[in-house]
Amino acid sequence: MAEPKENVLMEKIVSLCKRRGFVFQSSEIYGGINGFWDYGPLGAELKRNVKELWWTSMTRMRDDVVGLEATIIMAPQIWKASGHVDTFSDPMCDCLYSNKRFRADQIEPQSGTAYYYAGARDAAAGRQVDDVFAVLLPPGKPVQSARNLATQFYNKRGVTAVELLGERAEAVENSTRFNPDNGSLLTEPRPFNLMLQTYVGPIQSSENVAYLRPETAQAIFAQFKNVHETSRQKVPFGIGQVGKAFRNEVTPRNFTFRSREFEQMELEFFIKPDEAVEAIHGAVAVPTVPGHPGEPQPNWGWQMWHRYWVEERVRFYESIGLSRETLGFHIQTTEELAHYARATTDILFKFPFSKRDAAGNVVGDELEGIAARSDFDLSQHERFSGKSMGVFDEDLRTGWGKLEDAKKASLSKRYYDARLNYLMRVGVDAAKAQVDAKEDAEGLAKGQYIPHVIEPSAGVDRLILALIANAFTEITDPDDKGKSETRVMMRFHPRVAPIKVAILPLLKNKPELVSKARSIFEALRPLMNAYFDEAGSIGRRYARQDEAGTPFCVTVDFDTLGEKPELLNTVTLRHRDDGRQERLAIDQLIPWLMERVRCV
RNA sequence: GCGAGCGUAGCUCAGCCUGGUAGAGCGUCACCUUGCCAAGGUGAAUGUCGAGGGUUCGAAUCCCUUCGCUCGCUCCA
Repeated sequence: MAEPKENVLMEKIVSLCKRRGFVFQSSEIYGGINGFWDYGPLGAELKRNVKELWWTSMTRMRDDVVGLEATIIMAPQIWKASGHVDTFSDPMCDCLYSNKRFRADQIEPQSGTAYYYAGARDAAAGRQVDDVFAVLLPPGKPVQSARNLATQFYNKRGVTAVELLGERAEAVENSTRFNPDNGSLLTEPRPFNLMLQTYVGPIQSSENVAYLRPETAQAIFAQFKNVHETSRQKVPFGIGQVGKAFRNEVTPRNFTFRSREFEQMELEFFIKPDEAVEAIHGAVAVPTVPGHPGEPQPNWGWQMWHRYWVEERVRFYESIGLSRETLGFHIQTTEELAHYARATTDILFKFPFSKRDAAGNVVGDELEGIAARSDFDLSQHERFSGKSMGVFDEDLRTGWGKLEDAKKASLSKRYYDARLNYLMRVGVDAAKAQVDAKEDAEGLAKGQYIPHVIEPSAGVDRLILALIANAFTEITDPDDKGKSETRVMMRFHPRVAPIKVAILPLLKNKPELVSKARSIFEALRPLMNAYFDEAGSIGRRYARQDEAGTPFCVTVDFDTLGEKPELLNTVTLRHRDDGRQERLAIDQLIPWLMERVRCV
């Protein structure tokens, strides 16, 4: 049930986004385009900050992650290998009577007698429609109920006094052409392709169809070999990427939350298969207590790595102002998981439009999913490209040599089973699958394996929306005349705030104040996004900055110029959230601010 | 794609039923004023009333089509 109050809040947020220049509708002057959004001046800064923070904390601050920037259009075979060509194009049917939509492959087969109608006529009104309609009746049901449904169908098409035309009965066995709920005929199955398509080269033909990537991850898998060989990284290590992705969503909804063009921040973190970890270390460490498992250890298996990345990502959200209380978690059930995934934990944010569960709690909507994807992706690319995606692991070869024969046999068997399971599921012929799985198991004994992967995949635009919703605060207090006024404050964490500091001369008509403030502004602007404002009363300017979410304001007054000699070259530093003021020397300003706004 | 609601200034909205000069508040800009939390004064700009078509002497208003937004259905690797 949609809470009206929450819709109002969402409307206020959307309105503020436009008014202050966070988010605009794309192509607005031409009436807009569904599912596409632009970032205005403040939004662009906010988004840059978020991506910069992710990149810095995920790649530059880590020894074990490197970056990649791949193209949006890639060889179409990539999307065959990844499964997107198949899974993104389910055929759909609509019920002609109720317009309810079905996935063609999920309709229960029905049997009975189908009554077809060629159309309907209203002789008195001189109207006739020739739309074909049909109703499937289970055995024994009178034909009149089919006629009733057909009459209603033609009523909806503007025929009032319905005279049914061309009734024809036909026995039907196990048909999926009819709505199981009401027997109405369905439309022909129509393919739904959720990938945006284009053509590479000037001639538009089926041979040069290409897709705008529906996720950034596949480029990482496709370039895994190159990165591994050139970066001097050894498994476990990760490859991160930030970039645009595109999906032809059926229904873009909830402001920027589900857009057709969006940006992702994805990490593919490659790890050893558990069999290799066990061969090297004797045993695989698994999570035993809740919470962050600490610094990565060589004996971690996929479960520890998965837990580690979930907790790392939560820490990231906390570091930019999204507390654990504003987040939610969803651990995907076995039914929800893709067949190759071992576990997926979604990190949710409680948006104003988020639904409540049966118990009345706000669940939240997905910001990021952390998936343990086994070795599925690299294996698929190995099969489709014919290029080996395996790595050689010196530690594994050494470790394997020291194992007792029984241990070797049991690890080999487990690895063989896992590989066979994968090969069979993707449809490899049983005999060939057994041969290949045996080869893989022999490879393991020589130190070879295809890395497994943990994938933390976050949506930038969703995170921006979460930060905006989280920051949005209405403050109501009485003005001088006692009339209560409501103003908006955006409580962004200083690290993500679009404007870090505003420099304000106390009065505009005193040139010495203005020029002093201007010189402070010029000193700050190369280091951070600073803003200079001399227009209007000081209170009004503070309020303007509150609405933009600027965490700090610096005011230059007569004491700055030495009216009180002991305060020469000091400024007022005003805090957004509580209005607190403190006096700070100008030469302290840069270190003081940098401490608070720097990335990490 | 279906159903319902909505679309008027940068924002929030009135006007539409009952056709007749396009409005208010807030914000923005300029000038004056200004001594730390949306102060005051004066003045100004801003609209093809979402778009296209129709009815009419005349359409923001009535009718049709279309685009966009919101909600529900559907979809969500």
